[in-house]
Amino acid sequence: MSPADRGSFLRNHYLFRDLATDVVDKIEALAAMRRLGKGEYLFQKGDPGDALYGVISGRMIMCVTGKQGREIILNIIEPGEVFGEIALLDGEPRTADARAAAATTLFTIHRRDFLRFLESQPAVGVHFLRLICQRLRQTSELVEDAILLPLSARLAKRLLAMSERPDDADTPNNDRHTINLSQNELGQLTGSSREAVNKYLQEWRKAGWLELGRGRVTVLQPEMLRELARRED
Amino acid sequence: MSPADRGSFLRNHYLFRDLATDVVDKIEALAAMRRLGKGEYLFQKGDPGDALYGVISGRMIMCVTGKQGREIILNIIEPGEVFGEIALLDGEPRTADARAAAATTLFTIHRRDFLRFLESQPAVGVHFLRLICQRLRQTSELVEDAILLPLSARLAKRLLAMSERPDDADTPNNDRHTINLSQNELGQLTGSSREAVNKYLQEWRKAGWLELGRGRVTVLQPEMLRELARRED
DNA sequence: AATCTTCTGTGAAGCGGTTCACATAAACCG
DNA sequence: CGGTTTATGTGAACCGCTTCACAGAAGATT
Repeated sequence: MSPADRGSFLRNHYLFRDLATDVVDKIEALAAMRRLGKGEYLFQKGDPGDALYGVISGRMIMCVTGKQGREIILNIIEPGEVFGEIALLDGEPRTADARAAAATTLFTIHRRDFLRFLESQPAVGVHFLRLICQRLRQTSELVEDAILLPLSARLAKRLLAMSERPDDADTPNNDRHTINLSQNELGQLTGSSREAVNKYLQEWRKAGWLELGRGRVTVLQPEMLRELARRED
Repeated sequence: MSPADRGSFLRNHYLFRDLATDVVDKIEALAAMRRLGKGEYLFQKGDPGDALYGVISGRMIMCVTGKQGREIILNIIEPGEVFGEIALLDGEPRTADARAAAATTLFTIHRRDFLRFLESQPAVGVHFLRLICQRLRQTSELVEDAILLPLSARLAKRLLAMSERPDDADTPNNDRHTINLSQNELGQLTGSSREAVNKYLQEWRKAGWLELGRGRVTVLQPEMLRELARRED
């Protein structure tokens, strides 16, 4: 997606698409573009938070790193999604790191600009309130899952969720059920080790529910995974 | 606290105390009182959410129950705190159960009334936005801790946080560092078993950092626990 | 083509925590 | 007051997952 498509990106984004065209144009005027190379950090946990970001192309990883260097992935932000909205609203420090998983293009809206804009457009505030509530529900579910579900269920659930996402614009593979993540990343995403993830992936591959490749998992039988994701132990 | 104190409760609550007196009076007119007996459920996960609650006296437990009946405590709401604010704002189903840990008095504000009120008082909306952001930060930390920290650190952290809370009005014990929870509840609060919790409590008691009683833990040396809470493994 | 790096596959050993089992003590209640 | 319930203390067996170790394969670099 080229920078010229910025306007259409904003218009198609669910946060903005219900708004009048002239309002979107005003937001667009506030938004700046930014490019990141693969592996580049946009911000780190504890940094002062003063902007909202949206992924236009590429992919961002939200993660936290433990003191022994162990990293867990909290969320993967795909094109069309936004992140950094908590700090935008309350101005407190970032709660996680943001790193580009690939070459990524972002749009940026700064806190000061945004808050000023909000005053004149209360309807946008309602959208954001919903966004935050949704995030809170999502994060609460993450807590539950981390404590109640065994690794097999957590992994199955994550694979299902990701296989059902719409494809990236720049992903050549048209198969909607293919997930482009390494087993290491799947481990970080489920709060476990690569080896443990591999064990289940192998098991499920042998059962014919998955297909595996280097940095790639293809879900063949989502129903079987759905069954596993329900199991508590 | 008697129902006659309702007004002063609202005025002293951090959500409302910055507001003009006449605004608080209007909110008070919307609020109804409700009493729950010990163990009584106010709502359960999945129930339609259409009200905000505030604890006036007593204590509420927010929890979720796994399919095998295993229960985890997500949060304990003390007097002066509110809960149910996500459903209030987005109208979606409850994400957790709410149960009275003791005889409890609540104030209730219904969604419809509250939203109508919000339109005339945008300043209150800002307060709520902050509240939600704070909850989101708190929940994100919970995810991190559940995945990165061993039980000893999670337990130490919880004990510290609870020992530093201001006392309930109806708790006779004046010692600010005493926590009135059973070891079973501490297990649910840390996503572990009573036995595992007991193991650490004994260890720390023998070291002189704690004092234990039936349904009670007293923190004697918070600094030592703080040290443990930092450790990742 | 040769080398280097990253990712995958797999087994062995170990550990943190669960589950089960049972003993004891404290609070509760008729 | 005696009997019942509820909370604590503790050990043994077990298990899911981690860590370590190493081998092979697939891309990336030269």
